[in-house]
Amino acid sequence: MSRTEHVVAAGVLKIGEVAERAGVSVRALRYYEEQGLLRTVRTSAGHRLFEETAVDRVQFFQQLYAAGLTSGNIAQLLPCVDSGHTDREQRAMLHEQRARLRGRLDDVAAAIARLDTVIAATDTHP
Amino acid sequence: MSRTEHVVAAGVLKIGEVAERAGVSVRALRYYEEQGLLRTVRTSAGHRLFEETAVDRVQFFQQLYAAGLTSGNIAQLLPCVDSGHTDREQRAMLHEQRARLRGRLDDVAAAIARLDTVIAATDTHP
DNA sequence: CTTGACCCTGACGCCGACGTCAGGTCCTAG
DNA sequence: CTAGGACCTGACGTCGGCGTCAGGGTCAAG
Repeated sequence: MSRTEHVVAAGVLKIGEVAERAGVSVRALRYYEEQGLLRTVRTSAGHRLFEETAVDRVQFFQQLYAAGLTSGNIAQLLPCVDSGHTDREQRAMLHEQRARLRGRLDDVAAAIARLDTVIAATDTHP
Repeated sequence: MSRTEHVVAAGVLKIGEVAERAGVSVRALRYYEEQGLLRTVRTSAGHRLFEETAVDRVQFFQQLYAAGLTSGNIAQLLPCVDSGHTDREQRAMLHEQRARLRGRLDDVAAAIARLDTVIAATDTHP
């Protein structure tokens, strides 16, 4: 049994596998751990082991990074996501982050509008 | 006459005035010039003189920066904005930039949606 | 036993948009 | 004449999210 390449244990992944499945670099994963975004367990040899859920988690990070959040921001959000419950301070923070994202959304929309006027003006004057 | 603090000439501004009106730092303006985003004329003493239109231009830059464009991107856009006409290559570039911004818009919207689910889940479980 | 694929820990490099400090010039007011 | 404010040119510092290199373990296959 255990024919799937070097299975350490069920539902447990080595860093290279997580990287491949999540589509990020090994370096990035080490960085995320360093920033407190991913927890790992170590083998006796010091190799990191991740839970399978890490893959989805990492893709979640990618979305937030792409939206302009920092590791620090994400680190603040995670306890809320994980525990499913929040204190007053955390809720305030969540709403603040949301507001910041709304601001970014408006910025991007405004920029698109500006671009569109340029495009419209120039497309008609070849 | 000429009671308005040190007027050099009509429609011409010194760097500090542009900074104040546009709400950016003097350093930022020098940087924009360095990147080819702003043209200036020099007094005999080497001081920069800007046209009044620089103020609006700088605020335009701020919008684009806020939307995630780089100085290089803006430098590419400017000739189109200024001349009001474009060649095929420039038009392709404009459409590409627009597509990139659309991507960002979607990213931010997705992130907001994720946040909202977290907020919804946690607001109901105090 | 050796090879090769992975894994590890530092630690330095990079890019972009400025901040900041040093050292000097210019100009106007008192 | 002097003081102060605004301007100038380098040039180095910063922060974030990794890339990348150096030097070295681990481990299953041949």
